[in-house]
Amino acid sequence: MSSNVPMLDTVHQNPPPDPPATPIELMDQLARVAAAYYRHFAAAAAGRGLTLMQGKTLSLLTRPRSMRALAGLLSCDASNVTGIVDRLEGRDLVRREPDPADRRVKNIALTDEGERTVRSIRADLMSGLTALEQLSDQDRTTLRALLDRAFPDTAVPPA
Amino acid sequence: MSSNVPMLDTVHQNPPPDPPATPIELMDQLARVAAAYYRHFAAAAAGRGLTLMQGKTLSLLTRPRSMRALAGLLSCDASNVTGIVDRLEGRDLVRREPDPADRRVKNIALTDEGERTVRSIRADLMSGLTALEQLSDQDRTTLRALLDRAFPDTAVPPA
DNA sequence: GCACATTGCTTGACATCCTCAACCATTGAG
DNA sequence: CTCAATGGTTGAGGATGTCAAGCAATGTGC
Repeated sequence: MSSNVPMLDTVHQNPPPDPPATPIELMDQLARVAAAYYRHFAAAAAGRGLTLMQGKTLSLLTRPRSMRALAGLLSCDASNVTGIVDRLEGRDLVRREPDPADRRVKNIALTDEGERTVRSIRADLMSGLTALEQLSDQDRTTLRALLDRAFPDTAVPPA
Repeated sequence: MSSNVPMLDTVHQNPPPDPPATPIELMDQLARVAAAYYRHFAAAAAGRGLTLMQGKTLSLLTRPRSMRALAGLLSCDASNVTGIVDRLEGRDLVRREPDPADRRVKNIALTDEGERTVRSIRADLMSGLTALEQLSDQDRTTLRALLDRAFPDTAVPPA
């Protein structure tokens, strides 16, 4: 993969100037990037016998979350989350816990097995995105800042 | 949406320097960006009574493509594309055409209505991604270059 | 030119995902 | 205390997704 093209220190020092990128071009490029990202993610999840959606759901459980919160993060109907969590619970990757403060609420938490699975998916995902490691610190920092500005509502992740 | 926060000319003039971004942070940010992008796309497609997958499929038909090519671009089984194309054909958004050179092959092309629908989805999508328009030409060009390097296989789209 | 392998697409079976409506238990508002 | 709203689930129905199998067509090798 790694050619002998010299690593750029900063992109603004790139010699032959590219024609300026239009919003439409970036929109289309982001479509391809999103597709490529999910392809890698789906492959990592499939490696553990999980679907893309199951992998996504597990990855969102950085801390216990309610069914409603998961539905919001997954942008789907709450009833859909019931089924997804059923299947993950059946695999002993998550568990439903009652909320002490509100008996309507169920909180979903990873099991130990679920945590191991998430770590494993992330490791596979990272090894499939080697080009991110090949960027310089400067470039990654610039990329993060630009993506933050292009997608302001994704800038601060819920812990 | 548009606050009175002054627009930065270039990110490298950003005063307080950010801590460097790690590959893992970028990986996670790309997950959020991909999710946000698809959320916008799904909303644009739903505005025309289409699912995300139907919208994606139509968007890939910048020129007629075989069922096999679509399956590859959508990263799914060929039999799944049969069903997706059935539903789009039923809406008169695409048509199946035999390939003159190989009678096994069916080429899928947009109808006039399909082309109008794609233009409409793209316009909605663009208007949902206003932050891309608010970046300077310099920033968009930098972002494109960095995404090209982060995802080398998405750099040159099939026409 | 023929036999066999491979390919492209479809069908069928089955699982997962997704929305919508309706329901019940629970909490919030007035 | 009554009514509204919320959280989660169930059920119905449609879309997506994989896998195996089948058929028509093309490719390969002799």
